[in-house]
Amino acid sequence: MQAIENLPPCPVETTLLLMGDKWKVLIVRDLLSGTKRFGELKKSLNGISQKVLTSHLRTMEKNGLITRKVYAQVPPKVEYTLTEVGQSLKQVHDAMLDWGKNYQHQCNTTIN
Amino acid sequence: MQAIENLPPCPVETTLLLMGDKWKVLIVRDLLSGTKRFGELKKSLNGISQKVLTSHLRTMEKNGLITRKVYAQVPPKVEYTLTEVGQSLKQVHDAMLDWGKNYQHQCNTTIN
DNA sequence: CAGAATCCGTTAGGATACTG
DNA sequence: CAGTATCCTAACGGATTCTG
Repeated sequence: MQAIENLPPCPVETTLLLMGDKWKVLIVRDLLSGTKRFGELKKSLNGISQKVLTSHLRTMEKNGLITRKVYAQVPPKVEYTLTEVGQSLKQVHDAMLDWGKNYQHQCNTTIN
Repeated sequence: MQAIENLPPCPVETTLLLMGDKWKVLIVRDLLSGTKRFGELKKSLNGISQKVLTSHLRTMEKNGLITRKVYAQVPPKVEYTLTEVGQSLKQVHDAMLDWGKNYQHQCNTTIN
């Protein structure tokens, strides 16, 4: 793997380089529940275009975050799965999930 | 607080809305070590322009993540501090930090 | 179905100059 | 020092069309 030549010294910046993107985070969110086909991802990622989805999937594959499996059949079937490294993003995802919940709660209680 | 009208139902998307930005994450990283002045932030955020830094600080303030304290003196002195909600982003930050470290390590060992 | 290839508009963000 | 005000460009991403 490793498409990126020089990783930033700061680990946080490294993470941002690989995941510092709205769509990538949401792709991980959707793949954390299991392998998905291209069409399924496109649907659950409400609003993304195939072009953008494809390009993100490609770079995430190069970076070793996901695996792309093509079935030789017509019509085509392509499945995307998180690699082990990709799976480990669950921690980051969960932290964002928890924080988002709390923030939403804060807003609801603060509004009064 | 709450500058955002309709928070997305998905907590992850809520987080992305407030923190799904390279610079904001790095601002939080720098403020987690304590209150900082505008100039200090600009310096440690290597490469950011004042315009962008200012605008991000403003929206983060509106969103209740940071506090802005202006000292009535010449030359001006402005300090930025994480609010309690902002502090709670430490969990997200730390998750990103850990993951980045691991990824960097993966790369170094995989290169052989 | 899963894309590749174009075209195109918006805009995030950098550079610069000025100010209280 | 900590901004505000402009100007300007790269590029992200949406829409559309076509194909194996």
